[in-house]
Amino acid sequence: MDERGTTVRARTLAGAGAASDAAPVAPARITDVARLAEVSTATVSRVLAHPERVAPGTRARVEEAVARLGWVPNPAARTLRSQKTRMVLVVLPDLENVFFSRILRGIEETLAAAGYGMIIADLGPASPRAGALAAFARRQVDGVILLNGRRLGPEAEDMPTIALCETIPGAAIPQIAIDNRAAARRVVAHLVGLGHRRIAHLAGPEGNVLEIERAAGYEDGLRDAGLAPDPALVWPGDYTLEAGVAAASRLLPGPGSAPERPTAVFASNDTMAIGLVGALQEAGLAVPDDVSVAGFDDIEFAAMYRPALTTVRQPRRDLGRVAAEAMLARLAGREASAEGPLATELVVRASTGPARR
Amino acid sequence: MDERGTTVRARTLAGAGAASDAAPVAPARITDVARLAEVSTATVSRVLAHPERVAPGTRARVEEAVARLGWVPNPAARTLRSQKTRMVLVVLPDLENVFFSRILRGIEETLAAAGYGMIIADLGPASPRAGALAAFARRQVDGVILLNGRRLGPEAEDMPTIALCETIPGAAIPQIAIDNRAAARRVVAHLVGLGHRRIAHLAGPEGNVLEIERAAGYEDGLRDAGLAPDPALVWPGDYTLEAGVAAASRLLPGPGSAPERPTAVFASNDTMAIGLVGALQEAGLAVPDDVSVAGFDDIEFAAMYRPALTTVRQPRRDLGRVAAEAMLARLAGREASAEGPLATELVVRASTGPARR
DNA sequence: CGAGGTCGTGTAATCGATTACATCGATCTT
DNA sequence: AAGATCGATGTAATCGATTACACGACCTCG
Repeated sequence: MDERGTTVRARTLAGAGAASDAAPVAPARITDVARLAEVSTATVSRVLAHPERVAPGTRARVEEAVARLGWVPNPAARTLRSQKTRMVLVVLPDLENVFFSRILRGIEETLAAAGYGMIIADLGPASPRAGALAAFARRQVDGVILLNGRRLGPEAEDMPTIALCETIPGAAIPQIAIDNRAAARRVVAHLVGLGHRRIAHLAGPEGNVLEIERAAGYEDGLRDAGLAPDPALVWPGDYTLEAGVAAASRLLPGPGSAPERPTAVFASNDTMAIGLVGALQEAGLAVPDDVSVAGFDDIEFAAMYRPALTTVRQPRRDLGRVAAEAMLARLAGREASAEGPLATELVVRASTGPARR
Repeated sequence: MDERGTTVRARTLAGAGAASDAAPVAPARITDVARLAEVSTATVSRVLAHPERVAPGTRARVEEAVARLGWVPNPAARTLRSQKTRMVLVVLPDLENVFFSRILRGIEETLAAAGYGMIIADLGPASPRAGALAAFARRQVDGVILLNGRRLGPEAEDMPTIALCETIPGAAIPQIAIDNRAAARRVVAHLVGLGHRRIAHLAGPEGNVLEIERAAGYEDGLRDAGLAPDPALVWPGDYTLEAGVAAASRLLPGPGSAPERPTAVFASNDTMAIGLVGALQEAGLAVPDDVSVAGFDDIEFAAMYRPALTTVRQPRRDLGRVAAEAMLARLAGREASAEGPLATELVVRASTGPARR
């Protein structure tokens, strides 16, 4: 009879007090509840899963017993039997990127309210761990929310999956995101409104979905103003601070600088924008007096930075919430109601100003 | 016989290829492995848990079968039977605080190498969710690493617990941290070395363990230099950006300013230091020419900021690693080897400079 | 040569829930 | 009034592993 066997388990039936006298008390089991309520375990289980199928009187007795014992179904047993884990995996490209934390909160809140837990996996864009993670996911979670723009691998191919922010073109799964293109277009419109005519774009990594959309929006914005896109004004970048720093040289006099220097730059994210601004200041240029710089994302630092950064605020908590809701719908067998992209907000701060005469 | 019953399960015995023709393939079970290796399930299980008790030939057969089928033990079944989840819970006060992300990585790497998973819970300093979390922890994890300086509650009282960074005075659990006091002392010594004599301290929240230590180190540093601590130079704060901004007024001429204004400030964290520097610059004071400012933590932003911040670097990844190792030791029944506090590094950047003559 | 070991393996109980099916009394149908 | 139907509940199989104990083969030693 193994370790525990039929010996009586340490247990305090105390409804309230008694939490103090410790001594490892084994958690209540369904049989304890059944005995106390004088019903079978099947009935106890039914009270949770299908309350309407249990007579009101019986249900009340069971509920009282559950409360008295503080019983919570053993998740391992439940998972084993029902093949449902009540957990969702969230895959990030980089946990250190502050952009994600608030999204995570939105997801977590929503899932928790539905009785689901969240497991976070921090996976680089092309980590070798992806395979192991897929295998893990198969057993440990009911669904996957991807924030890294990459499917997890064949092992997890057939499980409920949702792409968030970094959409996955062509994948037949719900995709939740903002309208990057429209937002970028608005940034450019803002700059144009300030009188800028030569506006550069500091790009994200080539091929990145977000970058493709933001670049398209940038061109839209130029066209709206009757300006011709100029390839010399689209500068390569990769979302890192260093890329921003490097781009500064193009604005300074000397070799490598753009022939006709732009008066404003739209950077594809805040981190690059900050790198750029810092390097410009170091070199003696004033922002926004000499050059205006706008970013994208509205990370916490954007407001803290001097000059405070003009940028696009993403509804991060809502993005998380909506993705989680889509996942819950999917898990409940409902079709996820297809909402359009979420609204963004242009936040005008101190890093953009009137074009220099 | 329920849903699945005795029907033959969809399964491909393919060792390699064949991953393409999808159709939800049920994962292999221990009985599948046993059948293929022509042994009992007990033997299969033993190959994993106690390989030395299995004859080499048999072991090889089993291992080959495991590999062929790609079998991974069902975690729910394993947990149910063994009462071990192979998961560790990490409790944070605030996931949005960038300070934690690298620590998390250190923890995760170390745990993963030992076959453990990590679950993150984002809990405010005094969240009502703590109770629910404790109940969750009881069933879902084998141990808890606390980064928020608070025990989880009676439910989780008797499980392996480790405090990290924010220690919990008096708790009889392993505590991993840096020597905040010594580090603060070194910051002050650095400022003294630059010629500063009036050095203020922008404090953290009252009662916070970290603040208590850092404040003590600040006084140590002053005493080392033969300077008398002056209560008027210890300014209240709470680790937020706003607290830093607010503190700036004390350095500016006008009402509320310190009588004899300090030439340097040691802030208890980087966020406050940045708030302070930003507000000072806004008000026309130069950093470090007029005032030197040092922070603590070396968050990513510290290096990005202009002027780049002088601060104390914590070995974040190592903190995570060491805590995880202590947890693994505890879970394996070994006593955690009591190391002392981890070493920090003073990072001198541009926000501190010689005292003004 | 037989008692007592050791070694390798199998049998079956067990972890704690869920749920198909059986059962049983009460109500409805014609 | 006999049979059908329905609602409430119990019985027991089941999920997939772990592991105490049993067993048989072989070895050792007095």
